[in-house]
Amino acid sequence: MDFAEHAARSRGFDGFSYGDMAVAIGIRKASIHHHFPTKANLSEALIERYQTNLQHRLAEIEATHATAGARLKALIALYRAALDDGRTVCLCVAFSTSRESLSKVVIAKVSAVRAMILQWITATFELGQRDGSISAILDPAYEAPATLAMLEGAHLAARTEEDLVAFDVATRLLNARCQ
Amino acid sequence: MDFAEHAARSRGFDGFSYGDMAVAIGIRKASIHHHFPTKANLSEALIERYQTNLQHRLAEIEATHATAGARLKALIALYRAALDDGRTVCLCVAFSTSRESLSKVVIAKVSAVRAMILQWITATFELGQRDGSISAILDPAYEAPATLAMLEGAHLAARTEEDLVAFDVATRLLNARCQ
DNA sequence: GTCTATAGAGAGATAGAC
DNA sequence: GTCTATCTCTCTATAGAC
Repeated sequence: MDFAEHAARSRGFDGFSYGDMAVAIGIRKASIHHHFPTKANLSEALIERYQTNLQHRLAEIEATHATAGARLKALIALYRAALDDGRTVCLCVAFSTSRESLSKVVIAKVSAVRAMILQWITATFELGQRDGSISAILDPAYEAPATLAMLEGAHLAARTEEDLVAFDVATRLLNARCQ
Repeated sequence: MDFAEHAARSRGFDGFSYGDMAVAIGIRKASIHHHFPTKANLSEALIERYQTNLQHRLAEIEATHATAGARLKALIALYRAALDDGRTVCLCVAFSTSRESLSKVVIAKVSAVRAMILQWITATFELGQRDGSISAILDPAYEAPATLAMLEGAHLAARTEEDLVAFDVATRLLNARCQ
């Protein structure tokens, strides 16, 4: 699953095959089909594991950072780290483009993951209004989707240029708003 | 090429085949190979046409809108219209995810298109500083990559949810900054 | 759980007739 | 420019032995 996730995030869900996985892991294609009978099964397992991981990461940020500004900075760092030097984007972005070859269940899961992140960012901006650690907050309900869009767009920019600098310049102003 | 562009933007460059094109157009695969011998040729033709079109669109916006705020609003509308009700993203985004199956020439072209847009947005923010039609401008050099990231991220959001509303909420604050 | 072997579909691409 | 026909390759998936 580690390889599958990395491959999906690097080349899209259609961009890797059971054959690629078999070579990478060192077993045969048929053996992988034993664990994930169809690629649809694999896609479900991937997005579910991704959601669980992300939940833990977000909770971890809340536990280790008290102010909204510090939390938002940590979220930006989380997305930056997910880039793997510009070789991968986040699974939501990868699955968005592979939309046509994914089941409705998986599409709904991607949507749910997005909603979870949006809720977390919204709550962070609401906290920022109270603790004053994020500057120039207008409406948290609109700051959140704008922020997520910017993070995912910055991912794409870094992927296109295969350079983390593209991510950094795109998120610079957002970062500067956080104390 | 119209079909190929739409398909690439909807399903990724690997998400459609010469067979799909043949069915859509009503001729045979071999006939398409006559015009575009390899899929690499097709990808180059697509990105080149895209760049030319975009150049004209941006020039058109400049010609019909005097203030920076009006121009930025028009750019947001341009990206919104490119969504086709959430079924397609822009070609740069689509090609970013299909990165591994594209030639270096095409990757460089995508990069060039991005640079062109970035320059245009930067110039627009610089004008905004002078004419005061965009509020809360910090550094135009960083506003531009942040804006492009937000627009492309908003595209992804709308594509994921297959709903234009996702684009609208993500770009709402940016829109509100334009007079 | 892993293997060999293979089915069946579809991909990109080419040769050569018209 | 378009066609039929075909090549070669890779894909997902399955059957059945070990």
